Amino acid sequence: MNIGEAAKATGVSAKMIRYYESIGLMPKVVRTGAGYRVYSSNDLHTLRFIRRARDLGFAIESITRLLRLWQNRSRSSSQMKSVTTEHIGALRQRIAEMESMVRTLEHLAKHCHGDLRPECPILDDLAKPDTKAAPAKARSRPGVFRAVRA
Amino acid sequence: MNIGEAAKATGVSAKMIRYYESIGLMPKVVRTGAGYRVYSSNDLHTLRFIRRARDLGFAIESITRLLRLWQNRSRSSSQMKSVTTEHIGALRQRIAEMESMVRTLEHLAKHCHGDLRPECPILDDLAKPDTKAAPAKARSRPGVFRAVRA
DNA sequence: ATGGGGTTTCCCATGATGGCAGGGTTGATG
DNA sequence: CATCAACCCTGCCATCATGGGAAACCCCAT
Repeated sequence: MNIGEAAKATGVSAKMIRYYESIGLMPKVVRTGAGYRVYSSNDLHTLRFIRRARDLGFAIESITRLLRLWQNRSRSSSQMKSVTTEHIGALRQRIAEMESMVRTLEHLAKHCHGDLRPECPILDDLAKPDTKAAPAKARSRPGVFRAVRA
Repeated sequence: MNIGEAAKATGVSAKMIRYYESIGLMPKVVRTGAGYRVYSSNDLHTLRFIRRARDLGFAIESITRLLRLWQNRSRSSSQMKSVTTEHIGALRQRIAEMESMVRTLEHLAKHCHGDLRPECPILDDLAKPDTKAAPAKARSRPGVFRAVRA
């Protein structure tokens, strides 16, 4: 099975398959004499695993852990659960931040006439001369926010 | 006012101030003979505007539009409102996606014992042999998800 | 044997941000 | 006046996951 077929079969682009291999997320697969990658059904299984984890918003780093647990017969389900609940927590936090933005924006938009006049409370708010910076928030792991492969 | 003072006064890091200038979001400010940037209270006002817009999750591209409207006396509030509602829509969509992830993850985690045994429904789900790819979603503008400056 | 459609590697770009290095400036103190 | 710390400048690199493209190579069918 070529990389293109593997891509079609798993929903992971060839580009990403190579990338996952390059960063050690996927094991190096067998090559033909000419250097073409060859995928076994086992490899396809791993790729689908990765895709599903990405779809659930797991960062690559977490997927590395998930894969290790998957292949580790002496794992404990508590390890799986902790990776998962940690991720849920990160998602929830991010959702809360975004909901707070939405609330503010809606409040502002509600009071904006949306007509031909230039006055606009949204602008007034952004242009307020004295507001303090938002409280510093933890730098969020990007993986959490981009589970969506176009 | 030096860039460092401007940074303290506005909550935008010096690095970002230079960056905003380099991409044309901020106008080029006056320089001293030695090349130091000098910030007027007008410039500070603009920087605070930018920071607040970032805190609300607007992408740089949208902030460019917001700034133009701010400085355009013949703007209409409907233009402001449309930039805003568009942004609200993007946030809402992303929130919905993440909530869907959370729902799935919680469902899986709920059925995971979290003990010393290796069986885990989370793993079972990720390792399912036949699931289809998630429906293709619109590539999301990164700006929407990272309003949080550390 | 030729061509079209695979594949390989390598480099570049994204967006917003931080970090570092190497060099110039400024102001205060000895 | 010399020195030193604390600024500032530019430029480059890194992040994270992903796509795009080029140049070269390979495989198969006509």
